[in-house]
Amino acid sequence: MRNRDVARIFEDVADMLQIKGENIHRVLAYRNAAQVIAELPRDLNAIYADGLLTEIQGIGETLASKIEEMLTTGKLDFYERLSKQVPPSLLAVLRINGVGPKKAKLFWEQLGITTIEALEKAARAGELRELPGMGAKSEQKIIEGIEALARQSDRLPLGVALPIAQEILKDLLTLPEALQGDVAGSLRRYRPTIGDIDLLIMSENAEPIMERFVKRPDAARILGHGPTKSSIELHNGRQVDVRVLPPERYGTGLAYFTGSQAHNIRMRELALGKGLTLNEHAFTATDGSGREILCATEEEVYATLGLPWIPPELREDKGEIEAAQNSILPKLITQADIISDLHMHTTWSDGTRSVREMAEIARSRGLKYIVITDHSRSLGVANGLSIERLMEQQAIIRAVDAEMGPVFRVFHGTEMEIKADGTLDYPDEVLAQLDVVIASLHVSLRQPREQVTQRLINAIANPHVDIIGHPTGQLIPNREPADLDMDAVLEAAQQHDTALEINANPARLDLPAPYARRAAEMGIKITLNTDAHSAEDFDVLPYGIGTARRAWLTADAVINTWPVERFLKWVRDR
DNA sequence: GCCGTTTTCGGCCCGACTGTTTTCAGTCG
Repeated sequence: MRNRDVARIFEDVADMLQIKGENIHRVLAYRNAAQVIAELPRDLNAIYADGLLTEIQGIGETLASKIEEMLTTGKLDFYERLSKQVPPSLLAVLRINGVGPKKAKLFWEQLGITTIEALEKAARAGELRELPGMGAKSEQKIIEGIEALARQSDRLPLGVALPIAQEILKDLLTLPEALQGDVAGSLRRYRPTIGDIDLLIMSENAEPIMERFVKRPDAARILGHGPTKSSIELHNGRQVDVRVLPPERYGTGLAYFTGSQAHNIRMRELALGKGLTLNEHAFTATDGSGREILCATEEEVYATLGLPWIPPELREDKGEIEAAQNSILPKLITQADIISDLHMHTTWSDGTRSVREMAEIARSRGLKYIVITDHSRSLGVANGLSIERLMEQQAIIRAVDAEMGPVFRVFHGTEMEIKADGTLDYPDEVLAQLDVVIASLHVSLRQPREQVTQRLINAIANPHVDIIGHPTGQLIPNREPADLDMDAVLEAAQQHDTALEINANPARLDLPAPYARRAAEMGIKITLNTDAHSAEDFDVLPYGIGTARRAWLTADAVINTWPVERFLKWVRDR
């Protein structure tokens, strides 16, 4: 069993316990454990082998023994027993907007409903409105919720959601009443995928903002329309929430709605320790005096708790509170630190621009050096380069470099296939003539764990390979990462001083942040590249920066911030 | 079920909105 399988079972257990009406804190313990496990940067099997399960935040003796049972037997007796009491198919009903555990239980016990299909049939037949606490409106909402569920896919990729959010925000900020606004929620934290879009507006007069928002032409339906909070659903089934806060309370609001929930809970615990409660409006004294502390900025919120401001990308309760308390928060990398791009394509393979054009675009964007890395010969679909064409291309690149240097440099590299049989696509004597070699997996990503891991390690160990491109091969949101033994991959990269890429394309964001953080802690070098195939593709850099910041990376940990001399020395010395 | 410079027991974050209530429960984030 893999981490995600264990996480899924704990998530289901939490749902089943909640439908049964179990103690909510016991439910939350399972839900929290599921979330923590889903984001672990290590294989549970390895953690278990080291005897460190209870070291995981939120895992005590009971959950550790349940994890052990799953890892060793492949199933969980507790889950099987619960399944006999609460039909597993009922859990899908909880995904309907407006249906929680209480209503699910009601439908099940009163009408024997255990599936979404049965629920829809009952709703359309007008049977739900007869139930206690239900009415015609609730019944209609459930029908709409089921229709919305059918429209939406899973979570929305960051690269799709952020432009939508920015467009809506920009529109609302055209109103004179809107003084300022921010994208909040998981988008502000640059999570690779998001559930819904959260926007925050600073204003003394919320009403016109709420009005304009719910009347947007792309609103498929209005989910809520209150005086300071409204929600709409877009035609793609995606929910957008807008909240309005007055200027003097904007800081607490922005902190609150940026989350994560786990980070917020820690913040409120710290506040309680100081005799204050914290919500989106203010700190309030718990001594009954009703005294409030208002915060117009996030800096004031953190300062009230005795902390420096914590960047949104770190707010996952993954050690950032402790780091802030001890004044050891990292100075995170910013886009301004990036002076190179080591991975891009041209018309020689599947890009849309020439070597010269890519170089000029890169230079105009402020970069100091780039590496041209077209695909290698076996990747026929991408017009991969034969050895002859590779050498022809080298002459062109040398000429462009000579013309544009020495302030701006162009180097010759390749994005070379790691072939299905584990061999590399060019012989060593060819690789030796290139400035930089990226090795990537594009084919046979679904091989068994041992096989696909060994392919990657073979590439890492080759002395000519400098960088592993998009290491896990994941495509967001649809293709799972290859089933890699990441412990072994990271150890190999550390041993051979092979850099790992964070590919900034929002469909990749690969290496994922949790692994990138671990890699950097192990001293493995990280490179942050756009993998550009066109002029516009350079625009994806912020997504890569966000991922690097989520990985706690400083500028120094990322090769692309290094002056060209340091970069060349690294390539030559290793 | 977890967890502890308040605690090994008794806490565990909190408000907006909706629809059904006639004072509040359920859902959501």
